[in-house]
Amino acid sequence: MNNKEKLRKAGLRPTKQRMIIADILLDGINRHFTAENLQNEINSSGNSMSIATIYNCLKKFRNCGLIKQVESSKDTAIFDTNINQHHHFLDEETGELIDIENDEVNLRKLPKIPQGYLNNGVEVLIKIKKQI
Amino acid sequence: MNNKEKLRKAGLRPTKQRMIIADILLDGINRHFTAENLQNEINSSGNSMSIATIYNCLKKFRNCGLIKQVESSKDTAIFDTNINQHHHFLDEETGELIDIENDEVNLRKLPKIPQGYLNNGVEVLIKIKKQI
DNA sequence: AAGTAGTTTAGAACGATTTTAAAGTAAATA
DNA sequence: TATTTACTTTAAAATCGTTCTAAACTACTT
Ligand SMILES: [Mn+2]
Ligand SMILES: [Mn+2]
Ligand SMILES: [Zn+2]
Ligand SMILES: [Zn+2]
Repeated sequence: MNNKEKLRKAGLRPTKQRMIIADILLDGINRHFTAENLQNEINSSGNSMSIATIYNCLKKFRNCGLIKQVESSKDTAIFDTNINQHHHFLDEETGELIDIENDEVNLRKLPKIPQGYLNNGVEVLIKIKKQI
Repeated sequence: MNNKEKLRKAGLRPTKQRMIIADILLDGINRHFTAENLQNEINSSGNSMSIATIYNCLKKFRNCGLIKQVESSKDTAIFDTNINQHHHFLDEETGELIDIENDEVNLRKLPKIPQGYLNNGVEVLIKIKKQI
């Protein structure tokens, strides 16, 4: 499926700007990035785009499930092109995130989901620090 | 150990402002809160404090290990008085966090820590959503 | 008591993100 | 195809959480 079809299937009009972003993000390579990182990639590809449009698109893409947003205590939002359920190593010093594929983690015991709620995904974060 | 001793032990001068915050946060009750939540509690207790001081104190308390900061994709920092290693349920709709004690989770399999790094803590996040 | 280093504060500044509102474009309709 | 409609993009302004500044204040040391 090409990017135009992916956007249509997600219910998004394939505008010029969304296609530029899809060409960068939906190339099958997993990456973690900020809005500013993406703007730099857009510029490097010979295009340009308003930062408002970049935020608009990221929100739409995320709400459609084309990308994810990472849980992070940094003050800049971090997005993730790996939309499979997976986990992360986090170097808190640098903010670097490394993917852990889902089958590399196995839970022996999980707590009972609170009354009235459904399990909507488990994420494991392994904080790491550089050896001294 | 009283709060003045706790602050001294953490290497912090027990100022009037830090004691007010310690009296609220270090009462043994686990809670998740924002800087604004804390300011409201300070006001409710008949005191008042500059928001700059609240941020200063939260940063000091966190860096001394008296409180933790939660990994969250919300744009407001969330702090946690539960400083034990533990896990969370997260209702992404509302942002509500519920503690999961460490012994309620058991990992059968963990990935190899990347070369040159040390494991610095494992956090499990279970996203939940209201049943319809 | 005097000196010093650390702390608090109001207000300014900052940086990330969102809003505004006008112009532009994609899709639907005629 | 031409027209209409709803959606999208944009620059600029606004917003919001947080940090910085610099002057006044306070805790601790000598
Ligand atoms: Mn965050
Ligand atoms: Mn912010
Ligand atoms: Zn990832
Ligand atoms: Zn907690």
